[in-house]
Formats: sequence, structure tokens, C-alpha cells
Amino acid sequence: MAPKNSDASAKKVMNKGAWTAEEDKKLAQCIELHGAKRWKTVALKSGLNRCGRSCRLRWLNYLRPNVKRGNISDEEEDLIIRLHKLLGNRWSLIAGRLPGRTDNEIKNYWNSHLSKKIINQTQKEKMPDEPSTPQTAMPQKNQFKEEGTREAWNLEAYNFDVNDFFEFSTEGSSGLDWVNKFFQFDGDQWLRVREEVRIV
DNA sequence: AACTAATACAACCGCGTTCTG
DNA sequence: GCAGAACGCGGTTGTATTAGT
Repeated sequence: MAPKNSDASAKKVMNKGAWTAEEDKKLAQCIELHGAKRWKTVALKSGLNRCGRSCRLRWLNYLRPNVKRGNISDEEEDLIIRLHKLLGNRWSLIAGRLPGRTDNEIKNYWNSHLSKKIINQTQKEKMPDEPSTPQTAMPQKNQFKEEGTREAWNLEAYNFDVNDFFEFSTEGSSGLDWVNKFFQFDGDQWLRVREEVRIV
């Protein structure tokens, strides 16, 4: 087990809080020289007095080329909703299917917009005296812990293993292409899954 | 105009996993 | 194979902004 908060264990007190334009510039220059790896080195070489993980987050979420900011389209929103229904709070996997979007942005968007939207939608659809039911049958994070590893996690509720069906490492194809192909699958299991996942 | 509540989002933290010597 | 360091992920918090009264 790793020591807790290894970056913060440094004696020196690190900068915290919002990044300034000057810091962004320094970080970008440093990454240009040293690459977006070895974040501790980047943090040291940049002279920013920021911890490595803070530099990594800033780079991945804001400074990295091709990062899209804001204006999540209806198509993207629909895709997020579908993927969340399939995958639960696996933001990095969801983000992996939305080119230019980051896990942090999707997570924030979900928490501030979509979760409420879906709750309202569910309430509208529900009969007034219908007993309340969980919004999703997806296992949550605690279940990963019980089973030992996140990656071994399977979707028992749907009788399939998500990792058998998705090639998450595939690069280049857009999320929308992928999801369209996915929903065209016509096996018996998928017919059931499609019923579960359909957002109307 | 002033205050309060709600919302949005950037950033931090804890913890599990992977990498490296 | 082991221990410590580094990384990556998801949950949570802090704060700026906007809306409502």
C-alpha cells in the first residue's frame, strides 16, 4: 500500500488553489521540454511549487491540446447518459468515448446537470403511488472493493462482462460511432440491455 | 442595492493500482 | 519478489458566479 498523500509529504508547503495564467504558461513550457510524464519531475522542473498530481490534473483537464471546454452538445449529453447507465460512475471510461472531454468535466456535468435532470425525468414517469425504486441497478464502488479489483468487475445485473464487449483501448473512432455500433448489436443479451439502456 | 440561496466548476484528497529499483 | 514511489480514478470540497427576494 502506498503512503498516503505522497506528493504532500514533501516538507515544503505547496501552492494550492486556482492556477494563474503565468503558472499555466510555465507548466505548458515545462511539459513541452520534458513531456507529460513523470509529474514529480515536471513539478520540480517547472519551478511552480505545485505538487505533481496538481500539475497532472491541470494539464489533463485544461492545458492539453484538443481539450474541449463547455458547450456539451445534445448528442454528447445523450451519450453520457447512456454510458452512465451502462458503466456507472466510471468517469474515465465514459470520457474515453467522448473525444476531447475529460473525466472531471463529465463528472461535474453529471453531478450538476444530468443527475437532477434524470431524477426529474424519473419522477415524471413514475405513477404517484408507485413505490420508489433505485434509479439504477448498477453495482457501485463498494462492490469493486468487495470483489478485490475494479477491472474484474462485471455487470451481473445484465449477465455480461463489460470488458469482454468493449475495446476501450480503441483510438480514433468517435464516441458516437462507437455507441451507434454498440446499439446495433442484435444478440439476445443486447436486446435486453438495449431495453434497459434506452433513454426516452 | 444588499443579502441569501442555488448553481457550476476547478481543484484537492484518499485510496487502489501500477511501476520501478 | 518486495517495498516504496508514482500514477490514476472517483468522491468531495471550496469558491466564484448567478438568480431570486
